[in-house]
Amino acid sequence: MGLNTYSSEDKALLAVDCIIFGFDKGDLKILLIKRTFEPGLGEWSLIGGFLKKEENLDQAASRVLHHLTGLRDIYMEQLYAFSKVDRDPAERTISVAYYALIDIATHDTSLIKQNSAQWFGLKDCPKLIFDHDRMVLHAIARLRRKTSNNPIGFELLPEKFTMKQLQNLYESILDKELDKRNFINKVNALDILVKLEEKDMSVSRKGAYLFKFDEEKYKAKVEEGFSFKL
Amino acid sequence: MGLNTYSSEDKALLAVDCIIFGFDKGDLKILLIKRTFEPGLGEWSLIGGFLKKEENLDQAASRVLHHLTGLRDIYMEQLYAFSKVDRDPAERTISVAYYALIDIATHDTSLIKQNSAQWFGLKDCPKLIFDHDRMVLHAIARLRRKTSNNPIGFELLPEKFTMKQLQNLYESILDKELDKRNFINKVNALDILVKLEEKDMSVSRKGAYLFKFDEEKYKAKVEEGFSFKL
DNA sequence: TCAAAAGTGTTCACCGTACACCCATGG
DNA sequence: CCATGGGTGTACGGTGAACACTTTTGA
Repeated sequence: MGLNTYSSEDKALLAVDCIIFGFDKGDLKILLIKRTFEPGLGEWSLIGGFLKKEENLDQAASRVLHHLTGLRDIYMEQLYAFSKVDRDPAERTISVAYYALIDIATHDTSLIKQNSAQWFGLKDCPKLIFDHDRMVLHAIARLRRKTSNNPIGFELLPEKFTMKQLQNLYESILDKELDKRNFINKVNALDILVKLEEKDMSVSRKGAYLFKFDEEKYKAKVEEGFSFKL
Repeated sequence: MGLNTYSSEDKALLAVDCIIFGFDKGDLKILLIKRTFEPGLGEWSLIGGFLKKEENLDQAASRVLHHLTGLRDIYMEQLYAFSKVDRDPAERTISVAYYALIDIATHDTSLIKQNSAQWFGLKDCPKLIFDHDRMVLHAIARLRRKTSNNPIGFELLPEKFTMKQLQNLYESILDKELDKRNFINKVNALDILVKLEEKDMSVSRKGAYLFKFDEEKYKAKVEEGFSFKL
């Protein structure tokens, strides 16, 4: 409205940076880019961008993610605002970190190449610019907590998945091995998956049944006080 | 460094708003001020301020809190960044909300009056300006989660407190009644309180033993894998 | 002696965890 | 027929929840 009520206050640049998680071949990964601009040219960093006048932070994060992966309507959540005065050496910038969960199979590989981006296993990450390493640590901690209490892990899997894949996913998120029988018993007790007729024949001779997450059923159960816990 | 690397990007105002929790006479309360300036003159709001060039967000939040209460070294935690485009009608402002826990007995009452601030029970809060009601809801949810998994509830109590006070605190945070015996058994099992010789004689004829939180013991136990849970 | 709060243990149901064998199939 | 991964059930200990009576003391 241009009232300039706050005209004497300092302004700052606002950025969003995204920790993009994917799950591939039993490993949890994040997507990084090699910067093609200063500051930090040639170094690895999270993908990010600046907040524009006409959008909110969620929209900025979605835009940035869409730009790199071609994906929309992705699970994203705001993590934390990083504001150390000299965190960006070029100019005072506050960055709000977001994390996103994507099914690694569905994203646009060519876009990634174009942006000189690359997937890294959590243990093979290069050092990142600025405070991006801290952001990643925050994101992992949040991911652990969230996937334990909410059925968001499925966002990292294809629509149809085997129990083994689901277990591997949780094992790599939590970074510990789980007992197969206990895991399956727990998942079955939740009663929010649909077992399909179809089998995944790509791994074993016997084949493994595929499952789908039943979102409707989950929502209905939540209404009745159910709470997810894995 | 004035490189102006990002010169074409939009800048915005950055505010911090604080949800200040206190605990008094068995009730969880928050501190609100009646605004003496536009926009929103005469309405109730959280306390807040703008981020300055030379400070980070944590520092800004501490400054704002100190200004209103005279207190320093208070437990504070960043909550969430609120960024709806028109959330402040005067000018584009992104606000990062913080919550703080204070021992209501130790703050400076005169400062509060000077600032036309006032404590409100959670259920007696007036409607707040902008998106401050949402911030409060976020803060309560976070407080519930945090106090259940971390020994931060003690920040809301005097250094010495009775079991009854502690139970009342948790009851008002969680908004549900707890069983006295189970609560005390649980607390004792944690083994992180020191029972003092001293009694609080102000409530009953018999008097109730006072306890202190033993931070050293707690930290030592955490080192050994202990995790707080109430 | 009585009113009012303080203090104290036990039982039971359920959940998390440890643990090992048979099945189905393609080669 | 055999190697490989898929699929299944039970027993035990520990934790969380329900529950009631005695103690202390000042008025």
